[in-house]
Amino acid sequence: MTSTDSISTATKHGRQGEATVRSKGGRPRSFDRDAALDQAMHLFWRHGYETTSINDLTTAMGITPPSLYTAFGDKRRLFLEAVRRYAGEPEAAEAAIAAAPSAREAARSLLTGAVVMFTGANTPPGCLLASATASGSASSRDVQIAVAAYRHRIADAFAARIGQDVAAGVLPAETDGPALARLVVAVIQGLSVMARDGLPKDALASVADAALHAWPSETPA
Amino acid sequence: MTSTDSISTATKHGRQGEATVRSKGGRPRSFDRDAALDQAMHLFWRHGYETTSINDLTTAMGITPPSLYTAFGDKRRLFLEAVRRYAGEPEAAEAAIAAAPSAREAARSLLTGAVVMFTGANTPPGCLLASATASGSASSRDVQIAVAAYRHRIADAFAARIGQDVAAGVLPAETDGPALARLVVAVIQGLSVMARDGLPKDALASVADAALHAWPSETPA
DNA sequence: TGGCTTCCGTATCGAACGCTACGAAAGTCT
DNA sequence: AGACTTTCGTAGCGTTCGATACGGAAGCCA
Repeated sequence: MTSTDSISTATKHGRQGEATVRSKGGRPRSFDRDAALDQAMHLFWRHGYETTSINDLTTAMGITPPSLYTAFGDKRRLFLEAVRRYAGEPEAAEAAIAAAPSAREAARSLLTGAVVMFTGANTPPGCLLASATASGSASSRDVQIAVAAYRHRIADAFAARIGQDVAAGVLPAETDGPALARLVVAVIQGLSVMARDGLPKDALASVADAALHAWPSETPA
Repeated sequence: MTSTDSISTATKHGRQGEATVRSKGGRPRSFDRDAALDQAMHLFWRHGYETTSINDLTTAMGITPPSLYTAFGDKRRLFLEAVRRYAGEPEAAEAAIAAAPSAREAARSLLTGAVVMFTGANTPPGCLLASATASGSASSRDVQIAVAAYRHRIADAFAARIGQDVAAGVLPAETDGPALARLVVAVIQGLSVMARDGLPKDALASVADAALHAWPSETPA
């Protein structure tokens, strides 16, 4: 959501299914777990959760089904791990919003960051969080809820940041913080749809710019 | 998108697969084609295109697979017909936008209409056009494109309506019409996501209201 | 009434789904 | 070196996918 570098590297090799398990010898893994997770993330990003098959995944990851299952558990846990890799720790996003110089600046940063991330040349269009579980069967409701929780945390952190600016007199007292926060999140979802529809980056940027005009005027402290 | 009555009735019985075909006798259909299409629409609306199975459909429609295929062709054509039933003829939506008293009024009407439609008590949450094909495998790209075309027509009609108001001096000359039009469509996509996340109607309404603040001030003619 | 046409219900079709049993291979540890 | 642990590749598990073949049933028209 915020960073563009969440695509490349992360921790580095070694087991880490639930929390870096100690191994007592045995044949070492012959593929790069991080690289494989990267491929899985890209597939879920482009084609969604339920509509990406294990066969699609193993082919792109360059491994066989048993390797996938021993390394990642099952499809659901692989997806949730890909989500974490895509969006980073939710606490980091919350901290970034809280640390922004102003709520409006956080909004601008979030929106322009989304425009860049959704139209990357080497990544699928749109947002994984917005599209991968936008619809699905009843059996994947728990996964849909897990992704929705990510959105909620962003919106809540954002509403809190707006509340700070209202309390500080930077934003008008009558500002509807939750509504403004949800508007930003809503526009981001829309930007994802438009990126998937093939609109170019500058078109998305102009939409993000227009959305910022919904912001009330600030009174610098 | 605009009307809320697109849920109940439509033409009425009789064959209409591609264009009301004449029949030369034979056993008449024993189920209500419109009612069955309604059920299919609701299932696609709630669970999406690829993630709704033929078995789900036949069960909800109260018919057997052969009946479904005889009456609707295949899954793809059934879905496209359900989309038409959901959103109505695109020409009607375009005409409604063109006939609005002002572009801003059209935006207000579109947004409030979306809030109502996405939070109906007897319908699935969110928007079929926004969620049913938000992601999918490569084999359903044509369906995704067909739905995207619907969004494009709305946005284009809207941009044209804004252009009218700019030409008439109702909106400032520097107004970015396409961006403003796309912003409305983007917010609608976001409202759909939020409705699916379970947010209540008043929360969505406040977001729609906040979005309207992005609109430049009018100069009534 | 008889012929024709269409639909309905049963019982699948081959393919793809998520997932795993099993034995050989390749490492670490004593 | 030898026991042990873990991964690897092959092959296939049972289920569900979208879509049909087929024969009997039910209507229209002559």
